[in-house]
Amino acid sequence: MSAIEAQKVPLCQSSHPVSDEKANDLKATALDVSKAQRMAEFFRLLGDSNRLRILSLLAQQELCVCDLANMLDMSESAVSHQLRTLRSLRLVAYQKQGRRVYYRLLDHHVLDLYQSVAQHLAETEA
Amino acid sequence: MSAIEAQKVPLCQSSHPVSDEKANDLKATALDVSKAQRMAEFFRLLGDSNRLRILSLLAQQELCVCDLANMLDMSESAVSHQLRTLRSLRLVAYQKQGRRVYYRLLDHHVLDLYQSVAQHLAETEA
DNA sequence: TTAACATATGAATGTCTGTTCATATATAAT
DNA sequence: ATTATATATGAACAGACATTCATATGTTAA
Repeated sequence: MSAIEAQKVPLCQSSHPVSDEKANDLKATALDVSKAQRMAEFFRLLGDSNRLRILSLLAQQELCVCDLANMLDMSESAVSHQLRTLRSLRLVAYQKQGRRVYYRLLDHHVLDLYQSVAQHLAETEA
Repeated sequence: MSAIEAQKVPLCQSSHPVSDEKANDLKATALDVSKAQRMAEFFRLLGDSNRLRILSLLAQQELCVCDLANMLDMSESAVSHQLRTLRSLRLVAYQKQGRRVYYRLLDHHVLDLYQSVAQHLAETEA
């Protein structure tokens, strides 16, 4: 018996529809913890309305911090903090120009995600 | 002058590359606040590694709470709380069978989202 | 050089959130 | 009936997080 087989999942009950073997198969093909954490980190980043609005503006054109702040009715500090977060996950890039810093969208999967979620919302509502 | 024009965005400075007019155009086509909030709510839901792992198991087959708890090394209470959250956004559905409650994936956009994010991670790493 | 401006950032604060614990409900088994 | 099991849920607690405030850095204008 292999080491993997030995470490069986203690399922609810003996007469349970999901057998130990099946359970191990499922666990094997499921998302492992570390990958789940990285994916969650990414989704969490998108789980804030102000960050989404920042991204939606940057999807249209490069903008500096104060423009974003003004258009979004946020303080420049708050925008800067959020941009830092977006930078950390390589979703945006920036380019200094004088004392202004222009941010732009770096990743294009974000737009795919937009569409999927927009579609989901359209389908589950009213 | 229309009401919309009158409500101009106070931009950084007069000599700024983004004009008031352009700023209003951008604001008009950008994500509005309430839509951003609904989208954020959805993404936030996916921004937890345990919820992602639950969804990844349910993507493969219908499972009851205790199976999920065992396979994920989570308490049944924690799983139940998370399923409640997933239910609230109509991402999963359930079916009672005796004292067990079997949950299944209800939404298929989630799988698209998976792929987009997995691809993003693959591209931005190493 | 001063003053004003654009951005960044650390600390503090209030809020949100995920888990645990205790408990409730409902179903199956004895 | 009583006991064990499966799930649900409210309260409480700890950790995470977004904003504000104060401040620092660097850049342009006067």
